[in-house]
Amino acid sequence: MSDTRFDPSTADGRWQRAWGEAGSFVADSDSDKPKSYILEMFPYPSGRIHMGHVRNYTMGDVLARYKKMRGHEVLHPMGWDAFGMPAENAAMERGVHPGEWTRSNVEAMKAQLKRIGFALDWTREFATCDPEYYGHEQALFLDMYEAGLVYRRSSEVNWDPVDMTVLANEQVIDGKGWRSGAEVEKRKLDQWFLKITDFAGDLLEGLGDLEDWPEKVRLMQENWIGKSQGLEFSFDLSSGEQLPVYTTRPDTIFGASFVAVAADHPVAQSLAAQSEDVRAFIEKCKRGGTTAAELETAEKLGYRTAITAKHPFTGEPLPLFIANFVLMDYGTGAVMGVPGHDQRDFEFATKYELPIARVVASDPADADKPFTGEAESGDGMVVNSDFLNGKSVEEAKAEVITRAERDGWGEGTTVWRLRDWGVSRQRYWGTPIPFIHCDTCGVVPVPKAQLPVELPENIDFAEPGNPLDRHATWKHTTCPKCGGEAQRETDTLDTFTNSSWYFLRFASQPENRPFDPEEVAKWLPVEHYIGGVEHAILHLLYARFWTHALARMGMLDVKEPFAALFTQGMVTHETYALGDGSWLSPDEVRRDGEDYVHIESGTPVTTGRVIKMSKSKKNVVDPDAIIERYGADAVRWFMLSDSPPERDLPWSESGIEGCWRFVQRLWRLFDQIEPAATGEDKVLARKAHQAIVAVAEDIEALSFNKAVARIYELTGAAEKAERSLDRNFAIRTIMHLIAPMMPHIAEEAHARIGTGDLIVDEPWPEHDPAMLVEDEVTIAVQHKGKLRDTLTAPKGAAKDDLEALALASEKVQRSIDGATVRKVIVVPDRLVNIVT
RNA sequence: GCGGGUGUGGCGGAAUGGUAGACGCCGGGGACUUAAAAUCCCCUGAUCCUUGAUCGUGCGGGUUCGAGUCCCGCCACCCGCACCA
Repeated sequence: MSDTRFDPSTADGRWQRAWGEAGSFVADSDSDKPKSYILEMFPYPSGRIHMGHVRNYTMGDVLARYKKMRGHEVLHPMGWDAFGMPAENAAMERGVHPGEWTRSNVEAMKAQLKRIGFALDWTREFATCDPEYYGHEQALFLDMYEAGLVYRRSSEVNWDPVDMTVLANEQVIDGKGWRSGAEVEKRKLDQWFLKITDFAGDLLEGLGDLEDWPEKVRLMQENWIGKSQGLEFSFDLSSGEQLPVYTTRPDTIFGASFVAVAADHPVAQSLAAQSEDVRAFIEKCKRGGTTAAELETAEKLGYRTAITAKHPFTGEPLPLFIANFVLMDYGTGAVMGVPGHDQRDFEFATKYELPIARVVASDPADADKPFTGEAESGDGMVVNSDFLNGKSVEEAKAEVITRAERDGWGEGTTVWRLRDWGVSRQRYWGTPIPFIHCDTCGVVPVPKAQLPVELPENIDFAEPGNPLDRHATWKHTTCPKCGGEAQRETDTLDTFTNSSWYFLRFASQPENRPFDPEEVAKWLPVEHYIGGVEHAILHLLYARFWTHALARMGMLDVKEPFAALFTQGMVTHETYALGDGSWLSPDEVRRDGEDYVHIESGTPVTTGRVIKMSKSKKNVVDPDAIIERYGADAVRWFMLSDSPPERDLPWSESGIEGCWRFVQRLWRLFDQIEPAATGEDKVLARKAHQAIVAVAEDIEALSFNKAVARIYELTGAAEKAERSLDRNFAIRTIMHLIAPMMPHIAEEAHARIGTGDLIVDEPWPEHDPAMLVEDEVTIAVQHKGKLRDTLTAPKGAAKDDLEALALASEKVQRSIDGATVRKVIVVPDRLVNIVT
């Protein structure tokens, strides 16, 4: 070949078209080959691909292409998580229809992905806003309703009175709506719920099998599900009522000195009905903030009622409080207060001068030891507790539960932190909930034959509120049961439902139902699922829930959809700011020696921390501009180099230039294949065989940065070597090893120096096991653990020989300096350590 | 507060208990060139009495012939959850 430079501006597109025409990445579910389903979390079509997407999809792409070379039939699909708020915001701000906005973003982003050369099966592409997709979702929702997993109840929500919509907790900032700035109200609305709590145990247990998930994510989900075991029992109140409470520390029951209920507990509410003071107190509780900082410093507040609660063992009357720190939606909304062994109770008791009794001590002799300003929640022996005295905490827990159950006043229970999933959203751009409200028949499901319930196109965002609700005709329909006048449900489903089953639809796309279980079984579970850790709980828990639920409903055989999960780090960049604190983008600054200056004004720029690329900090680099300049392969290589994939990757101009230089280095090397070359180069051949094995291992372990380093090493060695048959082999090997990572230059080289059609259809190179073994090794010689010399010895040399060689070393003798050799440790093929 | 992670040159990072710093970036020197770009070669942890030696993987101990790696105790930073009874 004569070209001295690899030109991605022509080559990239040529090979992308070639793969497209050959259908190289179309997955065949009828193939006999072993199957690999490689999936990256599908993007929200926000408008443009960012570097985070590029990194995410490059990792998946390397795996997909590698698996294909390894003889697997690979499913590597792409689609669009296309419902959501930004589309409605665009509609409100710019008057574009959300659908139109979304679809044009999809087109733009698809073109961008294609320019990066990802090995995607575009024949399976869909967007969740396609009526075909959300229609099937509606069908699944109805199936779940049939199975008793969907219900409706009234629930408190954040209501923005100006925008007339429900806000997510994240959208409430300092008690105000994030868009309108209006004071957010708490409102009770009828909402649809999915019964995820029915699966709390299954979802927790299932985590145990997910060995290839990051420990961190498993723990986050475990904590989120929040299993706790304890005793639920009822106090007899002096008012004649029963008050159920829940405790995880029944062993401390003799230390209880008060009972407290939440402000919105029925007992508190009924007291409020009679007393102005109680009403005022409850109001005060509700005003308390809920941010972390506020909770940290929040004062414990209590209102002492005239009611007392009878202790189940001692019969003593305990005062009943209404307290701000008791939560209505955990346990029973009421607690027994044991100040000695719970920090909150301790603070509360101190403030309201309640007795603080010790009922657990590290030693029985310390039964009367005073507290040192805080509760002791640790383990120990139970004291001052009648029949429990002398028992361990664990024994005492069991004993109290046994007695409560025997005497019928309480029982051991499991309480979960996990709440049912409220899926109602008062929004337009989502999956319409397929139900009809009939005055006569109540809430009636839409018959499946009438699905999809499609969103109306002609909508109006000029006014705040849900456009579906005020649409002139859309919601008016007839009741499927009685045929009378009825109204459609105008709420739509939370967008997280869309991403809870999309991986099933990628695997199987029948027209008449959501998926075909047999087809799904061919591909699932997903072999590698790659995405950001920000989805560790919500998306990943919901997707597991849907899969478990569909399995329990008999619609699927898989329970866990993702066999292995990988959470990749973010792409970060330095930040630049002017003296007045305003941020500058990387292309507004110029390097001036060690420092940076603002190009326009020439004023010095302060460089800030290396943080995630974000528009607000202006430290964003647009992938398109980089690809335009350096080509897809250099960008892909950068995404894989240096940082381990789970850590953050700092973007740098010099880094991408280094990658570009390497692309050109490879190009020159590929040009050095010498058809007439003869002779061998065993050392280089060995390195090539070793690299074949090592790079494969690194890719399989997702240690792309190490694979990259190996390829650099082999490239360096091949460049320096004399022409030989083995050198030709090494060069062709490099071409194959880089194929999953830099597929364009690999194809271009393959067309010239390879055999066969496309390199994407080539197998991973074979290695010769005999060539992995070195015949000479470097032995380190230590004296008292410190390196003194190195020597070369034949592989597998006898221990005695190595010892003799080591002692013969002049440097070693100088270090020993005549001392008596007491011991010699020989590690074959590695080192000799002489101890004096 | 609870849970988890990370800490190695100027920077990103390598290193089955066995030669710490592979590989990349930055920097320095040189070659080629009228010059520049590109490319190639060499150097690049610190210190010193520089043919060599000493120190060096957040800090302090320990185990070991040998510790970045294992154990104990700290520190710092990052992330998640959090008045969860």
